[in-house]
Amino acid sequence: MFTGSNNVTMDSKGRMAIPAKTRDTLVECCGGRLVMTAHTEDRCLLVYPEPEWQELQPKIAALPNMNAKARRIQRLVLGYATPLELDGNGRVLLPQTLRDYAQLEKKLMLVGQNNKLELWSESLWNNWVDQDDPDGDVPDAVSALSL
Amino acid sequence: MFTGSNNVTMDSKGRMAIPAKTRDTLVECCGGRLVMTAHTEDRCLLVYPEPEWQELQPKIAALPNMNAKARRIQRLVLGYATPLELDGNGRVLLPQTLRDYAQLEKKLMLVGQNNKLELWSESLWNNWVDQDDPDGDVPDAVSALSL
DNA sequence: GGTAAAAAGTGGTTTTTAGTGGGTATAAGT
DNA sequence: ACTTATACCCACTAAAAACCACTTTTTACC
Repeated sequence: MFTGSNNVTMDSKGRMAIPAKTRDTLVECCGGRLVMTAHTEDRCLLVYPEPEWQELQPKIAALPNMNAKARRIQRLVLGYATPLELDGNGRVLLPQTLRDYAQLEKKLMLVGQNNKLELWSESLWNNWVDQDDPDGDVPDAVSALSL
Repeated sequence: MFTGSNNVTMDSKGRMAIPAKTRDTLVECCGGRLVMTAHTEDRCLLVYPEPEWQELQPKIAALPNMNAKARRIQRLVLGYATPLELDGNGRVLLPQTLRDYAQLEKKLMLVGQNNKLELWSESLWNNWVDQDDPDGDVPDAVSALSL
């Protein structure tokens, strides 16, 4: 579904033009109806076609909310989830609270991730590409991987 | 039901305007009758549509109250629970005791959490988003999750 | 390779709706 | 009865949505 990345810009009103190819995919798979929310592990946003979100949402809602980690995920993912629609020119208006969360400014990066997209501030994206090199345990599925 | 977050403000009389979309949902599901109470784990408030509260309340009341944790939950949740109604302009008056509990000042954050809403002081919310990194056990339901 | 046509991206304007503030009346409590 | 607090109402301001026009880039065809 979604692969590849694009530089995109947010205009002075907080609107973002979706690149044509991505837009076509979105229109096809969900009539341009999408849901944007917070990523819990990095300061970026997740963009789901509406049907994908409908699958994910109950799983999040069902997490045991007396557990701190689960509560954090719920708060962020449900708490920031906002349905968006394309305007007549194929743009979406990014809500203020999401802009704040992901520290979005003018220059953004839209990154395809198969069933969803990630939206980053360009500078945070570049920092992440340069710096992030996680240590810690590696699941078997990862060690077994051969690129 | 409720998702997404909004910046809201409390005016000099302690009133808070409910954002239009949220207001519509509230009017539809409970005629604008809601119950606001304390969250036991964080200094924020819970906002329930009245029917949701009617389901929850007996469960709280039935907790075994010789247990300290259960007693704490009962005292806070039942003790702060206040029915509220929207005024003609779609605003609610926030009771003083609830304002104190959640340290509400002018700038607030209203966060959708599916069947309920959370109401935070904006600064406490931002602190929580930035700082909270729960340790402790991670339930299987969480480790298995793929966003 | 050049030109024309279409599509995509960008910016601005207008209209409508939501949010804010305050004044007055009413009720409640002292 | 007087003071304080809450509800109701009206008017103003600000923000969002819809609409429209222009520039730039791409694509197709000559």
